Amino acid sequence: MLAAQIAEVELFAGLAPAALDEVAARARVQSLPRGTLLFAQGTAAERCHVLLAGCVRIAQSDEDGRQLIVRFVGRGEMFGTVALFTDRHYPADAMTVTDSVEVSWTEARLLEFLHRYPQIGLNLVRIVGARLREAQERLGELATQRVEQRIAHALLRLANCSGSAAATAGTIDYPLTREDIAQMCGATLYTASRVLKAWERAGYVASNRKGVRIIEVPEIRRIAAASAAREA
Amino acid sequence: MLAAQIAEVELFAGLAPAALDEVAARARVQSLPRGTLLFAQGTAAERCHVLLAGCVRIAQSDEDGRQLIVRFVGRGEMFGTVALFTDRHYPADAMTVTDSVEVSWTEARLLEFLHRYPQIGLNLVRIVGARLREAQERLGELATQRVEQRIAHALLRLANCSGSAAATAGTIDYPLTREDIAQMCGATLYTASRVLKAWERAGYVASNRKGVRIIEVPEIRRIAAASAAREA
DNA sequence: CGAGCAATTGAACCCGCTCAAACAACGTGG
DNA sequence: CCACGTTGTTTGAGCGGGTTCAATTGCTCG
Repeated sequence: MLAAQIAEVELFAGLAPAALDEVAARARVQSLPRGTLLFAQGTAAERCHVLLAGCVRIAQSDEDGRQLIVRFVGRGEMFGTVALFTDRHYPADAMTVTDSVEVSWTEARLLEFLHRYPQIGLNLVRIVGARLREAQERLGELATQRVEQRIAHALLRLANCSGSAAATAGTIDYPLTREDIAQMCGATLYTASRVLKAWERAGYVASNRKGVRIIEVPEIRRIAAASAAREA
Repeated sequence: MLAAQIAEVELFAGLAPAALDEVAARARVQSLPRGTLLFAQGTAAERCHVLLAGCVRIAQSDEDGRQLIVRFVGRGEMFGTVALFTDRHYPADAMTVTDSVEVSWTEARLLEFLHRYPQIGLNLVRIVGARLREAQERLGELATQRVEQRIAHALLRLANCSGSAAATAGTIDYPLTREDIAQMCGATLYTASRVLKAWERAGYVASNRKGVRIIEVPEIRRIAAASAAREA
């Protein structure tokens, strides 16, 4: 049932069952094969999107064609919605990276919900605030750390074990190329390849065409946190 | 009158005069000399701040002590508020860079206002969304552009003429050191100095201890947009 | 099994960093 | 009002991390 799935979406956290039913009733659901472009950078933003299954890559490209991967959207996450509140144009492309299921609502509907259920507004601020925080964290990394550390951070974030949770292994279970990794941390695919290969040789990570596994999370954490000082 | 000044604050845009009066009545106002630390990175976030006059530098430092300037807060801008909705700890330091006047409200009061005047919630989403957008823009720059271009972008942003507005000159009228510039765009103060000096020699900008003036905005824009391709 | 995409590896180069030192602009107090 | 300390700026020389370009190898899937 759709409402049950929507209940797990952070954007709609704390809503009463009746409200969830209403939200669900107004949704448009789409199944999308891998490689589908959901929206393109620069086009008019018209809908609020939530991913129910699969994985979507959000990537921004500048005038020279160089790309930056803003983030990967996972199950239950909202995307493409901030544009509705700013300049009404998507700042990036969204493309499915595996077969996916998406739900969306028109802007008018979202505003109606926001008005009727103020909790959604708070959720929205919390979500966008958390993203702003993460973006600023990345800015700090990009400005001060070296490539190796940035890649380590990127992997930890993707595997959801960047928190202090003492996870001993993390998995990224969707295709992630060296180029993807490079475009997430401002490096070239060559450098990313060299770093990853070195880690594989050391037994810290394993990767194939289906995803990446972090075997030695503590080791990767150590690299991520490694101060500029060289180590023994 | 305080309410009149608060009426110009984006966070409270669209509020009725009575509401503005109430908001003003609950505010705490502080005059702060230059160099005052308003809050420190890592400490508990308790208030929503708005700057009425002056200038505040928001800077984040990592474990190695390297700093990233997140932004400069100007008149009428909100700051230190997102933390209330995320992990309740300031992610950066805030320090006045000129003599300033700040108003603030407790978190409880802000939530009360949010509940009573839903417009504030929408404003908040719009403001935070715009900042997220800017942060992502900077991420793209940091990841793909070279120092010269990043400095150009930083100056244009600070002088509020990064938009397509055909401004012919821009001014930053607060002390801005080469180190500040460097810390905004992930460079060293030495590189920033060399670039700025070169621009001064070319007559594109002028700077002293009181601020920076962009004399040839189009020229700086050209540098900012310069594709990787070398020019004649 | 072969076509095509992704990954690996090598060699050379260069942008921006690091370190070091001199220099200019202030504000302050004698 | 000048001497001085402080703070910010400029400039040089040398190095190195990461890029660029080019070529090869290795998966996968049709």
